[in-house]
Amino acid sequence: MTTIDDATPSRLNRMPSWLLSQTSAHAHRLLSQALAAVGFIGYHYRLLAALEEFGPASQAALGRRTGIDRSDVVAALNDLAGRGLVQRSPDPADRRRNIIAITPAGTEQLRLLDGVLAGVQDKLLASLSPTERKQLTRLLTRVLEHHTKRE
Amino acid sequence: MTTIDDATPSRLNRMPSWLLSQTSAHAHRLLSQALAAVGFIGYHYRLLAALEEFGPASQAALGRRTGIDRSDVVAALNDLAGRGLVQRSPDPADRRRNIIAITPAGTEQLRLLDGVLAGVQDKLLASLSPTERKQLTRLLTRVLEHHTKRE
DNA sequence: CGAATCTCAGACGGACTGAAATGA
DNA sequence: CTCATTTCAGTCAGTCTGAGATTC
Repeated sequence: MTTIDDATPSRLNRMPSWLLSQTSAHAHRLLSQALAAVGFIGYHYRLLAALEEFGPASQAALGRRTGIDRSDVVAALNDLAGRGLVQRSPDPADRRRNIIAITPAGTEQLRLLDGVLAGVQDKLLASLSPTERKQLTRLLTRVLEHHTKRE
Repeated sequence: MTTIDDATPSRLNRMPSWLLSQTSAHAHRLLSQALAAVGFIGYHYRLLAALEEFGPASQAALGRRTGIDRSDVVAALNDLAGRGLVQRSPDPADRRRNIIAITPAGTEQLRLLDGVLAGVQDKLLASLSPTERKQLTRLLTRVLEHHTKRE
């Protein structure tokens, strides 16, 4: 048998959970590659974004906001601090804590990464019109809200 | 600071790739739990589905169709064979191969799992109308086709 | 010979857990 | 004493790689 017919079972291709997992895997590939090309990983972007939007915060708070595990927050912030993109300083009001702040260089880098990420979205959704992209975003948001609300 | 405000950065919540990854993770959780409750894993369902749709096949072919790694196909088929849901027999025409076929008990079990999976989709998309569910499915399919086509 | 198949053992990176140290 | 934070080491499940035996 030399058949090279690797079609996916149609059951799967009609199943939203399967489509989501496939699409998400694809998005993840695009994103990792694009970030790796400029020397970053997803965690870096998420942390910088949280810092810019909410201002300085403790590592624990950052972990909660970005959904990154406490252990991984440590490692990613070590990287960012090493590059001068964030600054770690002890909280004078609670010496258990580090206060993490984004630096001007960090803000600048974040702008750059925003561009990279926008490029990824564009590549990912290349086959959809602007209206359809909005639609997809809206639907996904609705699905997500429904579930984050109840737990 | 007793702030317990764990909002996700709005940058992320507007990014399709992020929404996809969150939604997909949620779907995966629902699916794994639902299948585990009846003693199965995702691989089992995918393999049974491929067998029912395309008929008996070699393990390598099954791996290609379902996107399951060759090593994991071995393990999952061991499980299924142990439960009498598939049958392994050597291919008389090519003795490198096993031919895997779904058994009547396997077909029956697949029906049951179809029901479980349908329940998962329903729970996942509970917040969407039937029309919106179709829309989501269509959009995801479009995104996916665009990418599987070009590589 | 090269190419494909099945199988096992182990590797590999990502996510998470435990526990120690510090201090509120 | 209890609780939260930071950090490190180690675990864990899921996926993939390597290699051997076999057959085409």
